[in-house]
Amino acid sequence: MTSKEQPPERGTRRRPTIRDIAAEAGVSKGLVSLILNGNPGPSAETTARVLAIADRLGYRTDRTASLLARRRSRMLGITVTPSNPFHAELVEEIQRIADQRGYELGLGAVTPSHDERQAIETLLDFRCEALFLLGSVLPAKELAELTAGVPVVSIGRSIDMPGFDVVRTAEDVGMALLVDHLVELGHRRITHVDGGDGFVSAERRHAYVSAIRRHGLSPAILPGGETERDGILAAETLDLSGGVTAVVAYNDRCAVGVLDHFDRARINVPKRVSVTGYDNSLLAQLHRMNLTTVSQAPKEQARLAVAAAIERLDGDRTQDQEFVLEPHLVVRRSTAKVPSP
Amino acid sequence: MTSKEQPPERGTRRRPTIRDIAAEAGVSKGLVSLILNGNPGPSAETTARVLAIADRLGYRTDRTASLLARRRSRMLGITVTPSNPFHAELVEEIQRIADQRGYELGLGAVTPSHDERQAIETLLDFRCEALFLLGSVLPAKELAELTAGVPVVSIGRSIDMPGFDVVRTAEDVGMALLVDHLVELGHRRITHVDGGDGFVSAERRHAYVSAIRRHGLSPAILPGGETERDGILAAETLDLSGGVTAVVAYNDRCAVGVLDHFDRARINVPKRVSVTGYDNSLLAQLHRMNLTTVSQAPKEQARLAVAAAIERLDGDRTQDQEFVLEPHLVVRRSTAKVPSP
DNA sequence: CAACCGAGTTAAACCGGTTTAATAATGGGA
DNA sequence: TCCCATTATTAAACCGGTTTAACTCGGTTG
Repeated sequence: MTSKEQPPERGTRRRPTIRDIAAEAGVSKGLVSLILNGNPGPSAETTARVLAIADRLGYRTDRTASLLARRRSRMLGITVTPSNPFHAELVEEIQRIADQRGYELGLGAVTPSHDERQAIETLLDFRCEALFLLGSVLPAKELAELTAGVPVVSIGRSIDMPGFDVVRTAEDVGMALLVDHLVELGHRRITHVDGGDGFVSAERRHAYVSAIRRHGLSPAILPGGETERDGILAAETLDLSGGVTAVVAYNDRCAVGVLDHFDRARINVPKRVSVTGYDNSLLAQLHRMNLTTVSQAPKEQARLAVAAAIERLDGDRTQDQEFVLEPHLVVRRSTAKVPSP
Repeated sequence: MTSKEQPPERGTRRRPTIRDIAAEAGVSKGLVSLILNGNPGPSAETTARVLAIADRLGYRTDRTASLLARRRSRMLGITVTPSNPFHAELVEEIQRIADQRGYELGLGAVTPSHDERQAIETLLDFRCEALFLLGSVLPAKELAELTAGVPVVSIGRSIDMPGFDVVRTAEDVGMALLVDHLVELGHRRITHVDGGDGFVSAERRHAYVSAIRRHGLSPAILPGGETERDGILAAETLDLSGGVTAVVAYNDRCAVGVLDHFDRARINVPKRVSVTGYDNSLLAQLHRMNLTTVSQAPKEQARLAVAAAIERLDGDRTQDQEFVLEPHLVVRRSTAKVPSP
């Protein structure tokens, strides 16, 4: 008796379809569809009856079928590195704006074991109508064929391919701001811990070299990466006895790694050596880090990126766009005047 | 001429379907489907020919249609707070294991403007076959009706509902470890900055009270939250002149916020006051934070969670499971002997 | 009184695959 | 030579919706 009254096994119960509703209401499934989508036509009476039945049956429209029938999914996709706080900021903002604009957002995780390509494939499988790529590292050609037919907005990295929009900040300006700031403080031996072999990393590395040269100084580059761990490893190979007084790290996470090593090695920052980051992420803002860094206006980037995607989808733009925002320097306590020898 | 040779407009070109391949190869679409899915039957010759054509046309199977036709999606969904480093760790691990097991993973973002309910709905719309909820805050009843028919694994929070599995650590043990540690160091006035009104927060708050009482001390609780900002705000309202010598924060992020305030207020940690976190996230491990905290064995939780989901999907388990792991204390430098008065 | 009308509804095609029963082609054994 | 097994392939139903042309019917209108 008891067992008979229990609801059917979870996960076993067939979910009600539009056909069930139609049968129950004694109308055609086409009409039910019209009603559920709020189309004009059906009478008020029928509408009320059908909606009541739908509600009673706990009907949820099957998005899969719906997607197949319409051509739209109203779904946007974004690749994210979960551990990256700057990505987190961008995602929060993009999510907010996508909500406003009536789009859904799905995230594809890029992790050490799950690369960008896999993340993009998952998102495409979701039938995302447009993709946002955060700090994409795949070759442009590969991206082009992977995402064929889908508008892409690359955030942070410039991609010159038809169908790709770009939202980024001027890396050369950002790096110049940092280098100029350090030079003004008297630093002459400034080392760059780069971000590995990504495109953004290459841009910043190049911008660093230009800025350093402009001051008549000589560049010095240490291979690094995007994570705290990379920063630690790079800093361990750094020999301060050579006269280096400042480190410009690829991003905040990397800079935090550099700080971490210096802390353990009892090397005072900023008295003995100055350190800078990039992104002005939450990490940099913490008083314990207090990192001089560059702000990339994530909200503005998010807004432009979503707008660009939607213009392609709902508007009729086919021309590629590239937005280049001006980054700005945020001076904190991780940089100081060069120590007197 | 030039324009004529250009590939069709991106985003405009119709993607090739199984029917196109069938036409090209002069076979039926059913056969193409069999071949693409590696079913036995088709001859080696036809197989090779069809695959070659598929490749040349750049065919990608339309997951939407595929999902509709089969009943399976092999897609798992997880709700995540992007800015939470502990979530990031879990996601990386779950992604890795899901990959191994042949499942895809889609993430739904929970942000200040996009709540858990919305994230779950998006994931369900994706036709996820099972859901992982990280630190879910929705009422159990709401969850039950929202996810009707889909197995759910709640990570971190206990949920006693049919169809829900749970993977968590023993919050009471974790909090007791922290409180015991502090008491051993001589602390008598230990304040808890809680995590707001989530379920996990309630568990920890309760565990804190029990542990404190067990030592014959009196509990003191400050409303907090899950983020650094919450920690800062809570710490600002804390009056140390009342004799408080230790703060047990809800999690690492909150603890970092507390540290941040103390730093700004020039209150030495741990000399004047000890601070503890929870999660043993990357943040806590940084030398600058050096946070005494509790490790929650994220890898083990990830493994169990994925296993639980897949057992429901591919196996035949219908019995609910609850795994409770033992957390362990990680002592670092944010805690020290109580200062002599 | 026939033609027309519009509101409400339906039937049927379609989206792009998967799956299975039925069919065609091939070869072997009696 | 005929029949039966195999093997390769096809046709058709189906998944759960959306969309549109066509239909019904009571009520004008000329």
